[in-house]
Amino acid sequence: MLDLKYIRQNSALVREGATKKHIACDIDRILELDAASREMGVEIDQLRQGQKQAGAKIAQASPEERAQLVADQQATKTELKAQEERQQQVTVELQELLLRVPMPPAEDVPDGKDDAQNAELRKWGKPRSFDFEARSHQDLGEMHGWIDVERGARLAGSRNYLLKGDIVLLESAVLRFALDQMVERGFTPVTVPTLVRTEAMRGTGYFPGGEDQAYRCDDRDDLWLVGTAEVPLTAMHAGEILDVADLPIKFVAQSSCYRREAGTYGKDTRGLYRVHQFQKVEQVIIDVADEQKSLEHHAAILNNAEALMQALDLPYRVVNVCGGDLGQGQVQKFDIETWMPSREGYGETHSASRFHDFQSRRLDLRYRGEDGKVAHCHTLNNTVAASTRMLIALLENHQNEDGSVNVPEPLRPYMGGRDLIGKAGS
RNA sequence: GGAGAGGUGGCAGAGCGGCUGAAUGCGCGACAUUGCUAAUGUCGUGACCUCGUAAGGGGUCCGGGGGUUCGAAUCCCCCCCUCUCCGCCA
Repeated sequence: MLDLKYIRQNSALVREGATKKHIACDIDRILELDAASREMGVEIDQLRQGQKQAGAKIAQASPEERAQLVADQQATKTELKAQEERQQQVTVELQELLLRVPMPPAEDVPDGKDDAQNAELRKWGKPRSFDFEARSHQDLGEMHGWIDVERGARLAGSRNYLLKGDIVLLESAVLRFALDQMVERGFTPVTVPTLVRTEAMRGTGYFPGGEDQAYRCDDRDDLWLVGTAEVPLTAMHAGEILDVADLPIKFVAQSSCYRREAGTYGKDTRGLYRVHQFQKVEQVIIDVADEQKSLEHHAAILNNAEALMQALDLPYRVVNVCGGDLGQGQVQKFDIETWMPSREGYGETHSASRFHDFQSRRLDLRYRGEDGKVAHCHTLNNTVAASTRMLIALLENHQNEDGSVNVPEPLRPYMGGRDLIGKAGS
């Protein structure tokens, strides 16, 4: 959510930002409603002032005077009520529109409509050229009985799966390695609820708009399954005024993630690339509202993920996501795309975003600065490791001709020292 | 799920229709005093909206939302949360 004052003073900029993001929003209507609401506010304040003063008089009046004074107040009461109702209507519409105004993107966000226009920033590692027929992760999975999509679907419908055997240990190893790496880098590990209130979804910017992509409990509870631990991590301090001495807050959490993937029928149907449930280690930073610090954190959380990929010897590239591919609240986003031989291309594995105060305004997440002033925080987040896509990359990039898979060195301590899985007869 | 108690400022905790944005204590800040620290004293110490160039003015907020009333932190209703007991349960 943007500050109404900011929109008032920078309407052109906000309009341009929306255009660059290819998101429609009615700034004119917002300004119109804002002006109307403030005008009514002044009148209402005056009415209330009168009412309060009259009230004080009534309290001290003699019984005979009192009846007359009370009668006089009836008119004020009625008028006030009518005015408040009118303002209420305006406010409701205004809030609804405000929730949909996008955060203007950073200047160096490339123009573009969709991910085809994302700009590659750099590449790391070389896609391996196989001197044998490389297998896809689903073929490897089937070969070793590691991935069971059929029974996954039987249990829970399409895009569900079971993992079985050594791949489970590999999954667990990569997640734990990711978590340990982040703790080493100063992040506090957190276990979070994966069912959250609508408020948390709205506060982090997923709603309104993303309802179709989230699983909802039935109407006995106002709860949604999160698509990422970003939601509980970012929202956990909602409504608080943090002490600047406690900032920056750096959290890392491993959680299950749930995505409905509505509207993706026929897309990435094979294998583990697009599934309804996976495990993810996620990093979140909450800090003061300072552009420079935000930029530094953004670089840092991106680096955290790159370091992990390098340690696992997985070739990747980093892209600067274009305006049309940015979410409503993101100022800027860098994706890491990892080489996946079966796709003969790079597939998204990480997404590092910074939001300025977009989320913190919705969440009412603030801090008291050195000067005693209260301001909304800046928030950022990035993937560290998403289980299924990491497994795709690990299996496909590190496979051998016989279908066995090399375990990258950093994961071996988490796998009882094993350096290979899927060796025939082992 | 059933029964009861309760949610007030950074924290603790009064208030239970008008004099209360809120006593008191702690914490925090400034100043004073004592050689430093400690201690003591005095003053100050919430957020938000709005009008105003400013000084300053007005308004809102006592878990959230409705209602009663000339007037609500205080009375009524709904929801959320916490605690105690019972039930169920990994």
